[in-house]
Amino acid sequence: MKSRHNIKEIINSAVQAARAEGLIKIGTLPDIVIEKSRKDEFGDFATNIAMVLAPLEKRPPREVAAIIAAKIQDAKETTGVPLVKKCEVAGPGFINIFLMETYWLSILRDILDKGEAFGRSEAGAGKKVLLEFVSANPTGPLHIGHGRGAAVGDATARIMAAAGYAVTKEFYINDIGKQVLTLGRSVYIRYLQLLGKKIELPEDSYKGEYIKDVAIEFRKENGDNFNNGILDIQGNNRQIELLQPFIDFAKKRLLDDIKTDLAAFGVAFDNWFSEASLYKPENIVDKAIETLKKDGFAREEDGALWLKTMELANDDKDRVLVKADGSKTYLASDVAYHNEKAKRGFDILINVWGADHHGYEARIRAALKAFGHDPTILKIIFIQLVALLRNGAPVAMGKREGEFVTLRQVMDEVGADACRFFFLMRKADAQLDFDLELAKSQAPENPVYYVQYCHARIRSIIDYAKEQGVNVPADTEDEALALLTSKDDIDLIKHLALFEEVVEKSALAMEPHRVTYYLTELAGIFHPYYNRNRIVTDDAGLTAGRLLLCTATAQVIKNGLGLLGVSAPDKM
RNA sequence: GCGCCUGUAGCUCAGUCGGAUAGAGCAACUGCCUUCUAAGCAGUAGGCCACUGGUUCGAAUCCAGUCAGGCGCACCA
Repeated sequence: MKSRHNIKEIINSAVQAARAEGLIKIGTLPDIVIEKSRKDEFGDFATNIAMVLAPLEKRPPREVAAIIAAKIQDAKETTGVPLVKKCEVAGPGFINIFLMETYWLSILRDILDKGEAFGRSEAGAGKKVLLEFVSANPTGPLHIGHGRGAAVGDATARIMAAAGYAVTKEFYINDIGKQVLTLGRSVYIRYLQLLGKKIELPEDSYKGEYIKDVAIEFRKENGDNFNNGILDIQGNNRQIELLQPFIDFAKKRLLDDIKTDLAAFGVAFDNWFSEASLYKPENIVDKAIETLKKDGFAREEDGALWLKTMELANDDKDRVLVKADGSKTYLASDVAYHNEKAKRGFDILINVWGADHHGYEARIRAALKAFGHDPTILKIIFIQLVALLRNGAPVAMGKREGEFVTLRQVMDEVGADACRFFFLMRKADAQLDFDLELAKSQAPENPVYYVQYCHARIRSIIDYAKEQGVNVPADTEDEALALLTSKDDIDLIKHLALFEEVVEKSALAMEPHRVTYYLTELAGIFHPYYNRNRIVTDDAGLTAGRLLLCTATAQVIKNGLGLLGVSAPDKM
């Protein structure tokens, strides 16, 4: 049952009825807005249809509104139950529709019947979505920025799945190229240092403490006599071979750490796509480049091969695929990778990127276009920076080389739930202040606890009711619901009813923060409701009705938190 | 210089495919625990929606320009 759709039908048939009687002329219904009224005096729903029709009818908006409003008054639900209580013309020509309480009670019935399925829809029509996110280099632990990307990507996946999209979550592993070579060399140098060799870490090395840990583990497994000849750290092919065991060990070990952290964060990928697999066993990158050359989308200049991103995607300049020395750029892999993605038959490709990568968008779009794909299937969610605070003061990070706050550290301190919730409190493309003390605090100003507490509080009330020997037989539920007639009851139900639409819009816009806001609002309605209305009383009927309303509220909170990947504890 | 993002209450931010008197949380001030979880609630106060112009019955929302901040414009990844 979708409240809004019913209203649209009612308005539609009202217009048809008015036209049948020759009261208005317009044949097809233009795009109109039906919105939940912001104020009680504006009814439950409002529409601007009369103001849109007025110019076409060449009549004043209020006059058109009056005609349609009269027809809406007569509207009956398909079951024949009167649905509209009152219908008024207001302001410049709005039609405000007031619905019967029974309408809202039927929505509550629907929530209880659907249970954990409430909020799911077919809005996405089964479209296949590839959502690529995190994709951190396996050269170090995940930092706080990756954490936000993980939270946003995973929540987006859950929300889109709930809205009827077929979502595949993918992590692209940059497991070849210069950065893993640097990683292997860094570990190697640390290994030599462990053996007492006097050797300095070159400037462009990974300098974090974790590299030492990897070196220690390598030594534990391979002993002290593993390839202890000193390399010329400038690097050459022979040395890459010598480094290979260090590279392999380190990237596997660091990728395992990333997987462990993501699992602890509640993020599970369907697919781990290795960049190296684009080159072996089959060189897909070379094939892609050949195709681009053949089709005239790549050109040579200064000994390098350039992708014509200017003509393909209005880029500022063309971009290099193959360098003059014959080696390929990162873009070359990515071009081939995105071609593969599109060929795998997805309707929508979503990438979650740091906002500092926005210049890269045109290049990927250009590549898709060059390979004959529709470039508009690519959607990019840009993630802004996270400013880590403690009691309002910035936490020093990223200043000293190789030092940064890891996702693991923050998770260990504030917990995965608070961490995820905080990452989803703002729209992705807005900078986020993350206050560690606030996230940990067990106070109402901490939104995570505010929402979770709402769920726990309701579970506690239900437990209390059971202890008091209250039970609600299934065959008396509808009678009990009918007793929920107060403004407080109906207002709470109205907000619960919004959930389906919030999920749908959040999915279509790919904006998970909308769900976070919705839940904070819902908790902000329930807590005062609880404060004003005692649930368990001597009135058996009303107690039963309110317990059902509480049950539905807890269900919606739980469903919503589930979409964010945050738990809904029964006790706190 | 060019491009993208941002500019809304003291602070952090919702609201932006145009709608009625612009919202929330925090901070501030005033109150509420013999009562189902006070990890909560009630109330007060707080605004030239950066600025200027345009489109419209109607603009925080759309268009143009200006100002301010962030980011990007590698034969790096």
